[in-house]
Amino acid sequence: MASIADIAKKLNLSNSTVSRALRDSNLVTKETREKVLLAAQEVGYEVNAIARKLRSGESRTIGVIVSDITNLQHGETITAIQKIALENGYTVIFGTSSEDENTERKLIDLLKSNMLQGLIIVPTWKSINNLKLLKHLPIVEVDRLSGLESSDQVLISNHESMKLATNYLISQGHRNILYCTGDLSITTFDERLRGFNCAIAEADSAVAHDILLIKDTDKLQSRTCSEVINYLTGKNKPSAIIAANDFIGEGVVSAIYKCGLSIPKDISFLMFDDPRWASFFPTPLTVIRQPAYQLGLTAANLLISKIENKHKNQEIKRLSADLVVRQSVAKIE
Amino acid sequence: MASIADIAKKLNLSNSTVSRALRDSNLVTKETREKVLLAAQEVGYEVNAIARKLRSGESRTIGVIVSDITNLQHGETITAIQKIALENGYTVIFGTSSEDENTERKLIDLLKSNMLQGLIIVPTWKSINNLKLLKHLPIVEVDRLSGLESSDQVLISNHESMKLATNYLISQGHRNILYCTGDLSITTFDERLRGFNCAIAEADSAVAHDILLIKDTDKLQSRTCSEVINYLTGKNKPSAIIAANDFIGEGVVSAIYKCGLSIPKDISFLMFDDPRWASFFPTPLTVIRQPAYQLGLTAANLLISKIENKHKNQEIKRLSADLVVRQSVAKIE
DNA sequence: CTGAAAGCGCTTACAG
DNA sequence: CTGAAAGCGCTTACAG
Repeated sequence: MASIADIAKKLNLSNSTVSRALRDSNLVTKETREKVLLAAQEVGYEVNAIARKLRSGESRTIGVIVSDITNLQHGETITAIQKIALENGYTVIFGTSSEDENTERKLIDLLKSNMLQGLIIVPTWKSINNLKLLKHLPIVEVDRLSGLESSDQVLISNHESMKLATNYLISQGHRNILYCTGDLSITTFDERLRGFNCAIAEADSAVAHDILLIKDTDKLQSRTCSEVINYLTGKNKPSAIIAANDFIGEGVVSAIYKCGLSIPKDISFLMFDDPRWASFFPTPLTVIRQPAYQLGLTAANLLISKIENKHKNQEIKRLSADLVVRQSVAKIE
Repeated sequence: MASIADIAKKLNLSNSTVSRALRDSNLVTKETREKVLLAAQEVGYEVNAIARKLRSGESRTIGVIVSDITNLQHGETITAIQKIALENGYTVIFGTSSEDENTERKLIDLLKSNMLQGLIIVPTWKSINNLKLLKHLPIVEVDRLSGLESSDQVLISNHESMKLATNYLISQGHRNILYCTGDLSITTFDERLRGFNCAIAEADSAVAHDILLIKDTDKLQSRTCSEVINYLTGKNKPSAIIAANDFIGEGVVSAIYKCGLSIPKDISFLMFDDPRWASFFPTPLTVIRQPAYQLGLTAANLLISKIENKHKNQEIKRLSADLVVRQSVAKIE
């Protein structure tokens, strides 16, 4: 590998000058710069980022940890983060915690030894202790919150969106709604449930409702499925079901089909999240769609501007998620 | 940040000794090591991997580039790679090319400046020029091939699996099959089509068949959908359709429902890939399931053993993908 | 505008 | 078994 020293020798210049010319410093004459750039081409010079990091103390490295890489949304978020990082000359070291705090801890140790300058994380509900290890560094939490107070945050307007969705069901005449949620220690679930409850409380007419809470993250789909079957075959069958995210939605849909019911004739269904399958199902589903890519763009820009001291105060951004009306909700007269 | 020098000063030892003790070298007495380890704890020492990389010339960093992170399979593969890397003390710098050669190129430049020691890649069909930039380094190609001859390769037995699947359709009495594939410059599609053709050629009875080729990677689903509708509404409607991957499968399923047909009563369907939705569809789908996680484990172990000189020769591994029979294929008498 | 020198935090021959 | 010294490839005060 050619180094700065090679170029310097070849051109009879000092390392300092070559280094400056390479980085486009204006402490160097135009002629020198051009000579250096040409020579760099000739010897096939490529900067050694490792050396630069060590010397300058700025690694230009950010960490990105998501709670679950097989969540399609996170894929989009990551793609967006990578785009911004690449544009700004940052290296991203990425990892998935798979909802496991020990894996997360290992990833954070690795990041520290690589001198990360900031972290974007979709935390698990146990992340806070891990994050405290980085307390002096800029952290952006995305999608969910760990409880860390100092972090910047980029979130979906869960409360408002779920309220909107619930109001839509009520406006279509539904007066008996089952709401299926995951563990409320995950902040997205908590916020969404509050939105649901708020809509019910503010409704003009009484709305019967029930909350199905599935605590176990592990087998979310299959547990949801068997529980929902009970509701569907019970005496007080709801007219509509809401799923608080797409994993839960998979379980609900599964239950509906297992019971031989059809959407929306026998039961209406509405889901938070818009995975691709939602639109090619026999009945295209009415959903709340999150701007996952936008989430990533925002988080990355926020982190980089924090690292480069372009803003100092804590920022909390809420992006709105839209209700996409398709055909899974029946109008009840 | 505490450094080796801090520990050395505190203990009145040389940097060399501390460094050796920290790395568990047997060039150091047990007592010294224990003293050093204790002091390290006390001052909160954490190794600076950057400095270590620069000095030792071994970055213990591997690159991982996938063609599309929103492909669920790749998520599983990445999770597996991360596991092995973490266990072996390697840092992984991950990126998604999103099927774009320029993005891929930028990622590779970034990896080079970070002194990567090896690369695991799901290439695009244009990757070969980018990969040649790394020709002296160990490269493992996963899932697809770029045409690079020197790389290690971890692949699915596409030919055999698709042949198996096609034979299954034939054994169920299907004699008019539509095969839907993406661009054949992607090696997986090419191999799968050959497997299909091979099964047709070897069949005992004549099997009418047609190949629907969708070249555009961009709108694979919607293009597939509209083309398949033509087949479904035409005079020579097939009795079964095969989709060469899940993206294409989405388009096929979409077309079937848009035509108001039901699976498998009106048409049988079989798909390569087993995304979660395949099993909770109204009719659970018969699919070929790929061992994506296993693919990642194998690739990571292969790369690391190559980096550490535990093997020298080129290795090509084919993992078998299984036919999972569910309910989307009818038996025709 | 250019250069000589120091140093980022490690590891590693070389000597003893 | 331990230490003194050099050096990985850069960048950055300091001088001129």
